[in-house]
Amino acid sequence: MRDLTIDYLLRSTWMAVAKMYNEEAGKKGSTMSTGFALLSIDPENGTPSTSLGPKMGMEATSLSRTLKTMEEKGLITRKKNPEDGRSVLIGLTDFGVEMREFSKEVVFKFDNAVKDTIPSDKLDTFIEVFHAINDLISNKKIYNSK
Amino acid sequence: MRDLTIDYLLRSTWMAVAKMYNEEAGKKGSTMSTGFALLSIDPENGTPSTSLGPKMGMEATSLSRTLKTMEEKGLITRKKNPEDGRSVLIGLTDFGVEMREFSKEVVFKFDNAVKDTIPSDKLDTFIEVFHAINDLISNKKIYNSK
DNA sequence: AATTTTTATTATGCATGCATAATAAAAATC
DNA sequence: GATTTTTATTATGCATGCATAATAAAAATT
Repeated sequence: MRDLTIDYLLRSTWMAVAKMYNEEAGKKGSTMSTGFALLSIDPENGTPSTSLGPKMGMEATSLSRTLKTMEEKGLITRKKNPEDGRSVLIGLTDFGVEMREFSKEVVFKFDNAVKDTIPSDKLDTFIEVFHAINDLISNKKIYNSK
Repeated sequence: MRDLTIDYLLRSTWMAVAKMYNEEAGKKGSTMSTGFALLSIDPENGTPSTSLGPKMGMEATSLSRTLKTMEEKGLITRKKNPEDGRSVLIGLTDFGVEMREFSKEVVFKFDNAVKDTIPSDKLDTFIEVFHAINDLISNKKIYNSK
């Protein structure tokens, strides 16, 4: 049956988490993706634009629209690197730092709830299997190459 | 660190699977979401429109646009229930049945790859933890209710 | 029977991930 | 030094999940 496959578990569970996170973020006029981006920006030294996507486990280009919105909302600043006119350093504003703290709370409340509920040996296995699945995908042996 | 949280594992892994699935579906001019919808439609008797979303672990209304596209592409038919003018039965066309088989292959190739790679006791734990996390989310004790 | 409520469904605006294309600047090559 | 290639980034079209609103038909209530 459909609901006994691994992809179904991954997808439906992730969507449930995403919905919950978006509800929480919405209480402060934000979104889950914005919160995740905030968490990936170094509050001290900033973070190069291009490294944000990969840090979040996604494509490098996928954030451009979100970053634009975040700048308009006053969460981040963009500074050109004077030594390399191509690269842009994303930094947090004070408001960005504040919202980052909120995102951290949302994430850690969920994370702690999980870690308080699941025995640590099971959690270790859970994490281990995730890594094995990611390896499987990276190795690309699942489908015909063409 | 960000990449040590459960949400990060869920999200990044799911996104990697989704990307892979979309690449596969793209080879036949389809998409992952269309494939998932096809898999949730009973090829014999059809499936009521509203039960599709929940079957896929998502909101009931979230599929309307995808179903419209699927009808335009000749994958599905929509029949009004003569006994209840509100409900619509989604059925598969021959082309829909054919594409459903393809989706099944894509899903099972991944599923089998995972199940061939991970020892079954670990996989059992993996699945068990997923269910525990879903319960946690359903019980809504993680965030303040307001 | 007329009105209200509920249920099933579709429509639409927003956010966002990806693919691809467009820019622009640095690096490499000629 | 001029040209080509590579690298960093932004822009844009498509697909899609959600929230909300709009329809429409059945069921419940008056």
